[in-house]
Amino acid sequence: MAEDSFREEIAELVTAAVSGKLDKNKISALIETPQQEFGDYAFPCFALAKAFKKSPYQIASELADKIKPTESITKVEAKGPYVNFFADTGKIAAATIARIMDEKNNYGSGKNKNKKVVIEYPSPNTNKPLHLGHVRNMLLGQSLSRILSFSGCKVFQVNLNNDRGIHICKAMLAYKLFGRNKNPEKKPDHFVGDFYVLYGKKAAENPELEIRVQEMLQGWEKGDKETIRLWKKINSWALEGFKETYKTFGIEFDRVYNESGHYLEGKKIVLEAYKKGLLKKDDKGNILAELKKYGMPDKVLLRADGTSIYITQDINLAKLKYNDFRMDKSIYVVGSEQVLHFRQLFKILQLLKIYGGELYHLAHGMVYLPEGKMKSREGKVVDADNLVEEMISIADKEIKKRYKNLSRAEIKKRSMQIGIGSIRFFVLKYDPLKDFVFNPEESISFEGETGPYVQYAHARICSVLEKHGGKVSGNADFNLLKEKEERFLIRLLSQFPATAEAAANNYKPLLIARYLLDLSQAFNNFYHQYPILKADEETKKARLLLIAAVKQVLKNGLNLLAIEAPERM
RNA sequence: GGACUCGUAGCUCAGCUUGGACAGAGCGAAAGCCUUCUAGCGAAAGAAAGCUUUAGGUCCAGGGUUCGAAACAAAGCGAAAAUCCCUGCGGGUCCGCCA
Repeated sequence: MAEDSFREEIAELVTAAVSGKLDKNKISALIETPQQEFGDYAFPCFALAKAFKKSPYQIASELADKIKPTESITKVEAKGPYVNFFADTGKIAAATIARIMDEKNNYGSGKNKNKKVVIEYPSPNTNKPLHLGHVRNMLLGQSLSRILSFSGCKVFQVNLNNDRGIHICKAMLAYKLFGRNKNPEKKPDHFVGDFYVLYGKKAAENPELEIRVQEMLQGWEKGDKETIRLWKKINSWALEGFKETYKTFGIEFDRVYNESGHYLEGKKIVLEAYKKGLLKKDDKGNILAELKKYGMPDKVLLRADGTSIYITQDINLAKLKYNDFRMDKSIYVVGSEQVLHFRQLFKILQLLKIYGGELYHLAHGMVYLPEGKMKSREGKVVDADNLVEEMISIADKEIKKRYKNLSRAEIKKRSMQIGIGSIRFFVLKYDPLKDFVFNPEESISFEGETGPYVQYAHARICSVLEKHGGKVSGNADFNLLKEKEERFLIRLLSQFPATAEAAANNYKPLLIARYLLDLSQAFNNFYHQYPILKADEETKKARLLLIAAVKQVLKNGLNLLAIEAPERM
């Protein structure tokens, strides 16, 4: 019996009792899990008040009288406007644990069969290293990919390199003037970034540089050989550096697009659409999409002189992606300052019939430093690579404080798991939309609501199971798990599939992070209070199975956040 | 001027989709825990990526809406919102022929 068959059974009981005043699906959706002491399931009677013309309090007590306990539902009682149901402890535990042990890594996965999703992130500019803003973007994109894929979708991760334009030329020019043709003596994207910052400084002193940058851009667009050679060099350095950072985070793309390779194609689409009468020209001759009737400002898509702007290439990219993947859904992970841009883009894609599937902009808030907004032009950033390094070194210190005799390799492995896990969790536990103040000294600790806290719960269980040595038996008397803490754990375990589904439907890794905190906390609480290995033989069997199930679910959840679940730490 | 978004303990945040049973965590503050499977060659001691308790809230402000008790009609009375609606105040973002 699957654990949600309890819900199913209750829905049937209620449906029969209300004699058709409300259909079963609606009833099933209304069933909730109340605070523990009230019962295992609850049905609120507010929705019935109108049909019965009675107060919900009265309806609840009448329903409670009418519904008789069954084999698995042991008690039905009214409390205020709710009907509360108590399930058989042993049965509910057995159902939940059996399912987890049976489905293992798939427990909680969904059946969104064959739905194809393309998710685009982090789409960096190739003139500077990735910073904390990109980290947030990447971790969100990566986690969401895993969550959707777990829910049954076929997910394709793609990246767009914004590898052309004035910002690249700035780094190029500074290198040309001051770089003395050197090769990078550091991580190459950082090397490039230094010149971008240097340009900012020099241009402030010498405005003439701005003109030279413009000339360089024109040279690039005309295909000037020397400029192109320089561009290739700078660009490949940046990309080489990114590659390393992606590797650190375990990010791999199914396809990488380069703006330079396709940005001209967008023009054709726009011109064609104009011919069909889908777009208008303004009095200056710019081609624009009329969006006022959709509550947005109009958007120019092609300048009067025929040159394209940023959104032009976005339109083309949408087409390329569709040709490549034929996806049902297209997700863009981009900062919330571009909300309007994407609302416009999505509407335009619809109007021009370029992409008819579902579109979603996963917008995330800005990242601030305690001193204010990050400014990469001034080099005022928390750099992604340094951040990782710093976190790993903190983890390294913490490990060395606790263990004296670990091999260097083991320390390195653990500090990677813990350091990176801690960044991931820190970023993912907040609502993506909210702005984010990052204080390098204070923001990250290993105590409280953190990745290591969850990892530690997992490692603890592993260690108990290892100490136990033998196999965890497949059978036990689950009626023995009747402590409040045990019942609470089981309830949480049974809620994981619904949580994973909600995370996928609402694009919210946050839900997984909060769930993991709850589960870890519930486990620690239980662990602290009750012996496992020293319990009597039968109880021990049941508890071992319980914690093995907790371990499995912690692992599955961490995996959705792309955080490793260490066996020891 | 317009659009979007946020406002919940000293601080950082969940909860708002689908209103409803005492508004939840973490940090910080105060006090405790030797239960332990973590750690440890062992003892004492200590320690805890751990646990418990306490203090801390007009959920920004104001207004609105909202189940009902004897058939129908009219009138009157009428409890309920962090969550829904409106207004205001405060923060952030956007409104480019930049990306």
